[in-house]
Amino acid sequence: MKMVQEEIIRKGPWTEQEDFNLVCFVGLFGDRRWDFIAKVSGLNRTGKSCRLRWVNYLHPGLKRGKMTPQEERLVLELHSKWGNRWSRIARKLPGRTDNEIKNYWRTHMRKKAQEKKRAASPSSSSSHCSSSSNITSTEGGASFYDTGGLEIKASSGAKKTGGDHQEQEDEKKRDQKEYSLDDIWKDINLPEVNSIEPVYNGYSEEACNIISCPLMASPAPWEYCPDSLWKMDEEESKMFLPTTSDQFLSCFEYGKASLTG
DNA sequence: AAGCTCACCAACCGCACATCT
DNA sequence: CAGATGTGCGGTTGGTGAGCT
Repeated sequence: MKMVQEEIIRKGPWTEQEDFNLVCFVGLFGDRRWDFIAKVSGLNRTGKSCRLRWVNYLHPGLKRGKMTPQEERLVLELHSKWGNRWSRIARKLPGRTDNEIKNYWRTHMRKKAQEKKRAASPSSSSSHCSSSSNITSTEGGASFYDTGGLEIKASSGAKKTGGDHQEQEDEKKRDQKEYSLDDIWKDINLPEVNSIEPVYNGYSEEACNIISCPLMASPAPWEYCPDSLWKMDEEESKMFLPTTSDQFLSCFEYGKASLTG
């Protein structure tokens, strides 16, 4: 590596200004070239950091707030099938990110596991423990949320499967397996979930109506353009431009200047 | 009121795969 | 085809606020 970057890479929480800049540049250049965006935007962040911020927080389609019972069931069901494939699970929950689901699982499952453990421990029925041993045996090496998807450990090398069609094949195979979390989930009294469907029913509109999201209480420019900053209609742009056009234009100019040198 | 614990969430890190040159 | 670079994913950590003692 010859290009030694002496610039200080910023870390930690993002500021509003950084968010704004990032949104601007993603609008300009799309959400693929993160390294490029990181450089051009002058954010002094890594591409990875920019991507993460966008994916987990700034993406217009994100749904915020508490998981609905429907989503909870779906997460649990999918996790029992796929294990810790958070990104894959997230794809079945529009508006939710893998990080969000991961965090949710981490906290809620720990809670449930603890409750379960507490309920089971006084009687200390050793045979009973076997089915849910995974979730309670963190001391055994596995982290508590390493509960589902036994194949995850078997195929730890295959962290990423190939294309989507390959994934679907894998899914079929995986569906025929049994996983320990099934047992755990039975313990937790999962209501019947017959089919795995994205949680569109009753939520799709909510998911799209990002303005209604609690966290979106203070309108930001990107809220008005779910797909891209460039796809806002006239009315939306009127809402957007009066307050932020200067900043946005400056971003644009900055990006252009960076491109042309 | 102060200290402590816990839950939640944002963000970073390392690894592996994909794409480019 | 191999190495470099970019991207995505899963695991982990640290900060913060709410609730409890």
